[in-house]
Amino acid sequence: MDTEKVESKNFLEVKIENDLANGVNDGRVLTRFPPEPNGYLHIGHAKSICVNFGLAQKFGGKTNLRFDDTNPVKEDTEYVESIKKDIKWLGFEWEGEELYASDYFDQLYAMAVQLIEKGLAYVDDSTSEEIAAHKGSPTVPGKPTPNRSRSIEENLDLFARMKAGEFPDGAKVLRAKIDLSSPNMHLRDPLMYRILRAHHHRTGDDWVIYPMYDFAHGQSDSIEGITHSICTLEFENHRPLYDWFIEKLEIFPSKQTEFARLNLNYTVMSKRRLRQLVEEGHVNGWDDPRMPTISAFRRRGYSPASIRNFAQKVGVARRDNVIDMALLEFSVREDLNKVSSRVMGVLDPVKLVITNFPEGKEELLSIENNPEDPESGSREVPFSRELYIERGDFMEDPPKKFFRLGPGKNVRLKGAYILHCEDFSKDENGEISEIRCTYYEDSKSGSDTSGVKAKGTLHWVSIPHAVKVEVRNYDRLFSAEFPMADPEKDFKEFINPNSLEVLTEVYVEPALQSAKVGEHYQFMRKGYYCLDPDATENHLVFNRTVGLRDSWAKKHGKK
RNA sequence: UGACCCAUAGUGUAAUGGUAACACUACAGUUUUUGGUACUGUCAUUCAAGGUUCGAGUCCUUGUGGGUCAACCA
Repeated sequence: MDTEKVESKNFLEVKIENDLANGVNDGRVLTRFPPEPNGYLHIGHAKSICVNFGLAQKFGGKTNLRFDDTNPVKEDTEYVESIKKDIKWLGFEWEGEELYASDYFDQLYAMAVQLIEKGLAYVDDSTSEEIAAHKGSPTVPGKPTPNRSRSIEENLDLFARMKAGEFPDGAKVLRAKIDLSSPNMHLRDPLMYRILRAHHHRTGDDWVIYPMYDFAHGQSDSIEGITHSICTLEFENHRPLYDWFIEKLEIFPSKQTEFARLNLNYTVMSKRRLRQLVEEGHVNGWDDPRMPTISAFRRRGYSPASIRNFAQKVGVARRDNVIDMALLEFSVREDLNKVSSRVMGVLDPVKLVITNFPEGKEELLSIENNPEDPESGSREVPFSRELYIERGDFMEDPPKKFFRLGPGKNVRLKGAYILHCEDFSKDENGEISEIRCTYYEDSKSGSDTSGVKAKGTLHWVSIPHAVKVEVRNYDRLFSAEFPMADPEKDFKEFINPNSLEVLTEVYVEPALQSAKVGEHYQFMRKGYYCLDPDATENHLVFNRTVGLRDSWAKKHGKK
């Protein structure tokens, strides 16, 4: 064939390819993923991880993991550990040991001194209000504070004394001397260091001054020899400053390139708001399966591959975007469909008796584990006279195209026999309490000689063999597509009150007794489920990862 | 009223200046011992107006709309 499929490249790949072609950095590619350890990673970070590690993989490079820990008041080792775990779980390996911006505090300090010596930085005693006032606004140029003209000697002395702890928190800052009338606010003498007495998760109380993001990030990149420093669009206006420090310091020229961050509908993505949901108890922790964090997706049963595929499908560009949750759900179904064992579990049970099946008789039926994977083999499922089926699979007075059970109707039990519904009884509340059927003995799955037709197939569980478990069905956390859209309202007003449905009366086939955390199952006709870490041997708990597509329910407006 | 960035189906991402493609969603069908999966079909002339060109989604100009920036956060 003369038409080969050309894999389309995103702008970052094109850029790196050009760099490689032009011999930039001698063909070396080193990216980095630089989280601040102040919270758990979310699906947006997952995209960034896939982009950074993926780019390096594609071009024979490496990726550093560097914690951007320059603000001790927010950071903690708890987050460091969770972040490392999440990256590994996603299937990526960083180069060598993890790195920390705090490892460079000495070098950063020396760089600041260099800039002071060059007359490019000064100590300012102004309060933060005064500094803000002197900065002007985007349309009004700033004015110098009185300290801007201090001598190099005085600045050197003052900065050393800042470091030595001679001044109280907030009393002085070190600022770069750039351009107070720049149209780019970030160039109006940005802060480089502030005085902060807080315990740092790694350097303890060694320092009382800490570098700001802008003075730490680019130089950290440079120190590590990062070739492509890829970040999100909101840092775009920082780039001239990133370049300015590198140029004035005459250090390795890492280059920053920005891409659009991921947004998802029906959720919120900022760490601040996620933290609020956790701290105010709207969810049960950072890994509550309704959260958009990586740890939550893991607990909910998403596979690493499904998230990597999702990141791939989402693409990389420079325009703001909101990805449809449906794409994430598609990605996980697509992957789980291939790898999940099919099992039977009845979520809303109703008793069914096969009146012509001998009492006390038990039959073991062989049922394939996964029709999508012939290698997966089969398992034996016990069958008997009394079964549970799904309450919703029976209707007293079914509509025309209801392919399930109703008085006088035939239906196939998955992997078993065809039943004929004889009658049923109700309890005092008018609820169906028992369905009575007969079975066609010669209709056994795989050796059906009955000639009987059945339109539908139901899942079932043998009552004497059933294992009673708890099931947690999750729905989207927010009922509004854009919880942040209305500036008049708090996003928490849009929390979906029905985002968690706990079912305690669920019966599953005995094979599930040996289910393990991290395994994926498809509860046939229902959805993908996985064992929750809360489970104990005597009390199994299953999380719904995602439901199956259900064109019947969709068409009939049911839930 | 400043600087920078962005604008292609409902959503997202493509398209050396040469017939607008792919995926998701939605809808309609085929297959099916999961109303699942798989498969088929349907759905945009690229924000607007000018300009350059034989030819513009792509280049230029001007608008319009949106985003980011005035934290001792990252």
